[in-house]
Amino acid sequence: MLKKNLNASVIFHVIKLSETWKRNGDAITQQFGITTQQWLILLLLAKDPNILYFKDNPQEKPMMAKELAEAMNVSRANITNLLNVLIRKKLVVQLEDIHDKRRKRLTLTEAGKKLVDKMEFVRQEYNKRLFAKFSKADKLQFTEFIDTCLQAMRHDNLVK
Amino acid sequence: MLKKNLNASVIFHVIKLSETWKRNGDAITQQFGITTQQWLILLLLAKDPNILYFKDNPQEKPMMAKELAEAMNVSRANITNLLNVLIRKKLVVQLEDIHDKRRKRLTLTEAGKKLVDKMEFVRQEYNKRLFAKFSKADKLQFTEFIDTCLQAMRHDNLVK
DNA sequence: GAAAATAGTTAACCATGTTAATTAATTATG
DNA sequence: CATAATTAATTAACATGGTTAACTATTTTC
Repeated sequence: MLKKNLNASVIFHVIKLSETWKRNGDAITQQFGITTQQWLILLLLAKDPNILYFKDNPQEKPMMAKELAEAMNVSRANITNLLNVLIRKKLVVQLEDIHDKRRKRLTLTEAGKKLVDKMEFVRQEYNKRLFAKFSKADKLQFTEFIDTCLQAMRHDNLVK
Repeated sequence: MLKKNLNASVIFHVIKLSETWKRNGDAITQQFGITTQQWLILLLLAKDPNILYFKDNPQEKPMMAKELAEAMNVSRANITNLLNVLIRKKLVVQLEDIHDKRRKRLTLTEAGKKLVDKMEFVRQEYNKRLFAKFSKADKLQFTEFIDTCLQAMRHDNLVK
């Protein structure tokens, strides 16, 4: 017999919230003919400063597939597949690094940049309504809670 | 050029957190030979009171596949597939409803119940360490933030 | 100059999800 | 009460997103 438990409740809340957002995200991206995963790559290539990866990994040069894989926590093979779609859609171009021919640098095309800008507008309007009821302090406290969790998971090896 | 924005930051935080948890969840469930999705079904059949679905949908009778689909926000066809695996593993049994032969009531087998109990122990130890730094009030505030977001998404149609 | 490391691709695969069509049982209705 | 509509579940065909393992090509290291 399972009992009420605040810790478990916290986790189910986060899962529910991120599922719901994912669904809404899909609804937004579909309008622009891409998937949420593809959007995330575009935002990474546009170096959206709100993405957590950039805190520990500031980027000067155009990103490589390897870095996308790290940022998104998926395999490189998977990134290859996702990128192929974006390249076919002419939203991203891949250029060999001059100093190291193994590397390929990824940048947004003009069309890619334009798409990000268009989607950015929709995203901001959506977020404004979503978070209307919260103060800046509320939101900061919320993200600090998450940062603390993420740190706990980084330091400990919580899964034995 | 994308700028810093607290709303966007909140969303990326939640995405990162739920991804990390999902990965840790997978690591836990793998040890027991099931997937995270299959675990979720077992917890629903065990009526874990921390699952948000039960707040609005208290269940007296054993659940049906249709209800699992609702709770997990996926198609019924998908639930059929997931259940087939659990039934093959003899963790779940399906019995025709006496009053309505269309319906099939799902219950955990003894093995299913035992598995849930074993996993519950691991889950609780994991959570205890994960949330060590937070007070009850911290956690309540956090879940209230999420409840407010979920409500905002339910009422408005945020995606135009 | 050979061995090791790095970046990327390809191929084969699995889990999870979808929609559309079908079967069977129950409920509503004219 | 017979027929139509609804409900629950399944099946089949398919898309997507993810994996690992094997491979190629290029740099780095020793």
